[in-house]
Parts: sequence; C-alpha cells; structure tokens
Amino acid sequence: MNISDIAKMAGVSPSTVSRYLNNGYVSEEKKRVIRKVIDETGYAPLTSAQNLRNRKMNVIGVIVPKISSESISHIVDGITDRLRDTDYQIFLANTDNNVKKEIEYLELFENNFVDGVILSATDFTAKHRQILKRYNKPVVIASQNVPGFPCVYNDDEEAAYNAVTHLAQQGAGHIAYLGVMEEDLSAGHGRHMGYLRALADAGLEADKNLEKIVDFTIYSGYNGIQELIDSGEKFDGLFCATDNIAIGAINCMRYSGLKVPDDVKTAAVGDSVVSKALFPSLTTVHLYYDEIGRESADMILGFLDGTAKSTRQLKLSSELCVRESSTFMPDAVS
Amino acid sequence: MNISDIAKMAGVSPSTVSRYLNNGYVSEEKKRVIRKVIDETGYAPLTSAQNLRNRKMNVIGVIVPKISSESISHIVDGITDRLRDTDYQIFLANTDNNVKKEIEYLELFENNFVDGVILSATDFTAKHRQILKRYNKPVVIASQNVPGFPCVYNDDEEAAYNAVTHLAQQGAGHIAYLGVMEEDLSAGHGRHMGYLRALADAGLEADKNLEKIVDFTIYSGYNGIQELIDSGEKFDGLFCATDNIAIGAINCMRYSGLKVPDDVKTAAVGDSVVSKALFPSLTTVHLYYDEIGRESADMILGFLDGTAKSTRQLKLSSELCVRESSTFMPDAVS
DNA sequence: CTGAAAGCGCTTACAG
DNA sequence: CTGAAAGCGCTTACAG
Repeated sequence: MNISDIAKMAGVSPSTVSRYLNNGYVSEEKKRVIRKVIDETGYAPLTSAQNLRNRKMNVIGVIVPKISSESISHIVDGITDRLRDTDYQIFLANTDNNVKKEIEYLELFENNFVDGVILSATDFTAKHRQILKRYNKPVVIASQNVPGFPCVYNDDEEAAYNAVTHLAQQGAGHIAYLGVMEEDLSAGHGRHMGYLRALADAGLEADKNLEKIVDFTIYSGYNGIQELIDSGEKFDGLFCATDNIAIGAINCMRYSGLKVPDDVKTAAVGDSVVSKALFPSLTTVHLYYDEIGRESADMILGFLDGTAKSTRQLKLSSELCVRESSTFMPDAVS
Repeated sequence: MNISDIAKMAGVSPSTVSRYLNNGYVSEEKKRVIRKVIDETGYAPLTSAQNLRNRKMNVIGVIVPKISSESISHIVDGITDRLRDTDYQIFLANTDNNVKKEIEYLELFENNFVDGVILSATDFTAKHRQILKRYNKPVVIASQNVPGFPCVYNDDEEAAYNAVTHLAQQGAGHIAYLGVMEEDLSAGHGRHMGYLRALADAGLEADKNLEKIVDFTIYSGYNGIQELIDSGEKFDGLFCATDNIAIGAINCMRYSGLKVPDDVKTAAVGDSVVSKALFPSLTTVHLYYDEIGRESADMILGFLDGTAKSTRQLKLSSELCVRESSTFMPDAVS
C-alpha cells in the first residue's frame, strides 16, 4: 500500500496525493476523494522514503548516561513535554555511564536517525570537544556548562552556596563535605566551589580533613561519613553533593548515634522524590531538571528551524527547600 | 558523500562498495582500497536509504508510561542491555500515563521507525487488544500478563502473597492493605489477590474496612493510612502495593505516634533503591524489572529473526527482602 | 490546479 | 569476482 496505490484508487496522480499530504495545493473535489481513500485504507506514508527524499528525520537524539536516575528521567520528561506538540520524536540512547558509548552514539547520530542531538554527559572530554567542533547537526548539552557550546545547565555553585550558607545560619560551625569527583563539572566541581565560597562568606574555615570524595550511591554516602566518623574529626554540619549521598550518610550517622539535625545539621542538592519522605526529611536544593529538558529541546528546535543562529548558554536557578534535617526533629519521635 | 563518491574514489562500482559493506563478495585487493577510502572519508551509508531499500529499521520501539519511574527505567536498562551487542537501537516513546498517547504511538510505530515494539502499558484496554490483534509487527508486552499476547511479567500475586505471609508469621493478625486500582492488572489486581490468598492461608479474616485504594505516590500513601487511622480501625500489620505508598504510610504513622514495626509490621513490593536506606528500612519484595526488560528484548529479537514462531508468556519470580519495618527497630534509635 | 519525470542513496538479482 | 540496471516510496520543480 503506497502512494501510487492510493493515487490509482482516488483516480489522481501520485503527485496530487503527495500534495494533499503536504502543501495541499489540491482542488476541494479531489481532496474529498483522496481523504476518503486514505480513511478507508488507513494509508500512511513510509517515513523512510520521506526521510530519504527530504533529508529530514523529525527525530531528536537524546544521549543520557543512565536512564534509571531521577534527574535524568526528569530531563527526558521535560524534553518529551516540549516536543509533544511538534512533529519530533525522541530517539533515546542510554550510555550506562560509558564514555566510549557516548562517543559512539555521537558519531552514529551524525549520519543517522536524527536531525539534532541533546547530550547529557557526565564528563565532557577533549574527544567530545573535537567531535562537536565539526559536527554536522545541532547539538545541545543538557545539564552541564560547556563554554563555547550550546548548553542548558543548573547553577550548581549557587545551589551549593545556598545550602551551605543555610547550614551556617543554623549554627553549624564545622561543616563537612561529601562530594563527587571534580571531573564532573556540575555535581563535582560546581557544588564544591559553592561549598567553599559559602564557608568563606560565613567566616568559617575550610578544612580538607572534613572533605571526602565519594560516588553517586547511597552506599557510598554511608561509607564516606563512616570514614569521617572513624577518623575522629568533629563536625556539626554536613553538606552532600547529592540527596543519595545524604541518605546514606544520615543512615550511617543514625546507627553511629549521631543525631540529625541535633548533632549534625545536614543538607544536600537534588530534591529527589523521597527527600521529603525521609525521616528526618531532607533539607535540599531543588534543581529544575524538567526545565533543563524543556529548554534544551526548545534550544535545539530553534537551531533546527533556523530561529537560533548563534551559540548560547542558558543557566537556570534553583530553590532551597528547608526541611527537618537542618532545623528540628518533630516531637512524635523523641 | 555517498556510495557513488566512494566508488569513484576507489575506482570501483557502487555495487562493489555496497557488497564490501554487506555480504563482502569482493577481492582482497579491492577490499583494501575501499577500506582505505572509507577510512579516509569517514563515510557511513545513509540509514534512511538503507531502510527504504531493505524495509528494515534496526530499531525497537519502546513505549512506556513514565520514564521517571524506578521500575520503568530498570526495564529500559534491561532492554538496552540485551540490545547492546545487536544492531538494534531503542526508540523510546514516553506516554506520561496517557492511554490516548499510548494508542497513538502504537499506531505510529505500525508504519514507522521501528521493526518491533515493546509495550509497557499500565492499563490494557479493549482498544489495545483490537490494535494488537492485527498488528503488522511483533509486539511484546512488558510487565503485564495479557493472555493471548506475547508478554513478560512479574508474578505479582506471589510477591504479595510472600510479603503478607511474612507479616502474618511476624505475628500480625490484622493486616491492612494499601493498594492501587484493580484495573492495573499487575500492581492492582495481582497484588490484591496475593494479599487475600495469604490472609486466607494464614487463617486471618479479610476485612474490607482495612483496605484502601490509593495511587502510586508517596503522598497518596500518607493520606491513605491517615484515613485508616482516623476511621478508628485497628491494625497491627500493613501491606502496601508499592514502596512509595509504604514510604508515605510509614511517615504518616510516625507522626501519628504509631511505631513501625512495633505497633504495625509493614511490608511492600518493589525494593526501590531507597527502601534499604529508609528508617526503619523497608521489608519489600524485589521484582526483577531489569530481567523483564532483558527478556522482553530477547523475545522480540526472537520474533524478528524468525526463531520464535508462536506466541508465548514468560512469568518471572520475585524475592522477599526482610528488613526492619517488619521485624525490629535498631537500638540506636530508642 | 494537475501529472510526468527525475532523483534522493542504497542494494540485489542478473549477466558476464 | 564485478558492473549496469532497476527499483524501494516519496516529493518537488517543471510544464501545461
């Protein structure tokens, strides 16, 4: 069932059917009969033929490090949302935190499947830069600030700054830091910088012995704070680069007899769904990941339709959510 | 840069280049020179032309209700994993729990983009059935048992049965139920049935007043148990259809002065990442969603390569994870 | 307003 | 082992 069949059944030429389907320079009479035939047959043009002919896929490639991550899935939700009323579909590529896979997809997408790419990388390497320098399709980097390339990202520095400043205001004088590797420009470097700047502005001394680099898991947070406790260092505040790290850390502190927030005021960044439902509920910073997705999609759409000509960077703000872990413990418990 | 350009540069015909790229019935000498040209130019065949010619997309469509859900993302992880070493890519369609969108994608995929579909629906309607009855591509239903159609699913009934039986063994005599709507065959109907069967087998009486239908959110769990408490009904056990419901419920009980597990032994289904890190940690049933993804992908691959000819249903087992919420409260707390 | 023709880039019988 | 030819289904100048 192709366009010629439809044309025959409708008693017109394939050109006319095509015109009906596209621009629509067709007489009302023929429109009627073509519509009828299409309705009856359920005909739909074959996209691969259209793609070949039009050099257009109507698909956006979305490369993400891990789909089973709350932040990533919200980015994807945001993209989906923005693309909803367009003709574009999403082609999702999951790299499983594997930089090699990421590069492969970038190269695959350059000649295939998609009209543009939204890339959420954890680590933007020289190789990334080299490929994107001469990429033949528009690319938007979601959730990371990469100067010189189109990107949409959170102000991680501000997020951390606000959380740590809040801890200081709550009376914490020795605020420990549980973060992730600096190579991660957003969650790693950015939040660490915010932590340091907040300490400085609050007149507190930075202490390398109170800082630990862990990874993104709950367990890693648990172990990280355990080491700190075992080392004998004293702290009355704790800032964690992510909610998951904080969840693990709080759990460990509880089993170690340290009370949150009484002994250790704690805050993190992420505002994951559970952060509100934890006990104590977690003071954390809400990052608008869905906005990142929406704005990234919007930006790529701009490049695709020619509206946006020059490169651009969009930085989004965040919102501190003060909860029990830095303030007070509800009565019911004691 | 197309196959003819490459052919000219290599001094051969396009047919030979094509053969080099595919079957490979080419002399060693020409292979060498073609390889050289391709390496230098970075040429890659245009997929849309191949798609048109071969009537093959090398893409699996994956329709999911919500990507920002832990179980769904694990299904997607599993699919990605199984497809890793094949030529297939994933085309992800996010329906946002909108049945209409689900139908639209199903229809879209019938003539476009993909060779086969993995569908994770919450609600399998008559419309679904009607479309899939005469679908022209293989479809596998992930995470739901739909007799007559290929599917891979959890034994939800068994999962609930084991959890509730465990609560009874821990001494709970009045086990409340916080579940989701029966239309959801898996999380709703299946787990409810398991709950009822477990009560019966434990010699406990089912009590409609101890059952509440809520939705999938933490808040809904909170409110559900609040209503139950307000109604004055007494219960010393609680089974929740999902972890999130349990998280909300436990939180509510805490604020209401009910101790978990001392006053109310609690269990759920899901084994989400946080369930281990909650306080008390949550007794729950681990469902192998990644396995569902892997097996669904495997099944569709079987249909696509012709290995699998007849329809089939695959039911996966689960694993009860006993934790604090049904057993004991660690010392550190009291 | 409409149709015949050409062509997008690829692959695969077919003939040699 | 290799190349010329035909064709996948569509769209868009072009001529009328």
